[in-house]
Amino acid sequence: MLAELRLNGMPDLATPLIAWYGENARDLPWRRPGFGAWGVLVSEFMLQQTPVTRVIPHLQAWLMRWPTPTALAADAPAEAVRQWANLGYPRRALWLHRAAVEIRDRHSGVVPRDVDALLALTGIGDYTARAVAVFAYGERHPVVDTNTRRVLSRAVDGRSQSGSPSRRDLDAMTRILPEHPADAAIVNAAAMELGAVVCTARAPKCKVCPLADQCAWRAAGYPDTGDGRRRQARYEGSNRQARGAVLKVLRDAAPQPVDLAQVIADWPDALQRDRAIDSLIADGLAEASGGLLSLPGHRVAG
DNA sequence: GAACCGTGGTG
DNA sequence: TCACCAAGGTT
Repeated sequence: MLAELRLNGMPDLATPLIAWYGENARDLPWRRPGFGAWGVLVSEFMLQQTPVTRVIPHLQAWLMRWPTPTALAADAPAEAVRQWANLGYPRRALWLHRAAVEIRDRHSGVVPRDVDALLALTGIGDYTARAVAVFAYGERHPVVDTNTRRVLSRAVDGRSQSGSPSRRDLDAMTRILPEHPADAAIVNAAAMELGAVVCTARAPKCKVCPLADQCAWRAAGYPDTGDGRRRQARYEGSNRQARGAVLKVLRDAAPQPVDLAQVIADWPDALQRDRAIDSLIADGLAEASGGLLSLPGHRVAG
């Protein structure tokens, strides 16, 4: 197989990745044997755009409270949003709750192992579906996150950054996966891990990189292909900030609703405040009734 | 494909 | 200080 890869002009990335991962993999909760598909799924939801160090304590608390999808599905969405606390992007909490309901209703309470079935769940996209299938069930698929895309862009394509996610990324990853599913899973995890701790966006640690010898980007003298991502919108004064402030009030008061007029009443921009509340209601993250605002599914007294 | 969606750590 | 960044997904 190695000869075949070289004939195609592809260096063997799998072998050094597996060796490096064996020595350097972090001991993360969801990598423990027997962590379970539900635990893996919850961890993947939480890890969507939230750093590992912030996720770990929340993950433990979540699984302690809701050890199964059915347990979560039996609770109100409001409780999911409240338990989510300050992890950010609270719609993920809502989506995770919806996914739990779907798992209960469509899959008898068992997290599906089929990628298409996973993709059909709320809040699960290309990355998460494959991550669950591969890391929880040992299926053989390419798992491509932003770390992996950066690693492949550099090592294979010689670019400092990757463009937007595409089918090509999955194909590129497939090309370096070993045949055996267990090995393929390790390569998937190793590529992500390498991107997370060595081949980082800002200051890559090429001195300790197991792929340095074969890295096209390094060989080309680290060109800055900077087809970079769009600048993240300013947070201060943003709608996101306003929404976050509203939701924090609701979380802190829950299960009690809050007088609508008192929700971030001192917000500098009253129009923005109103729009934030309306958009949260539209998103299903809040409910208004009788002049009171609450998290979704917390019945308003009276 | 671009815009949008939270929050906190960091160089 | 502040812009960047973080195991994405949906619209």
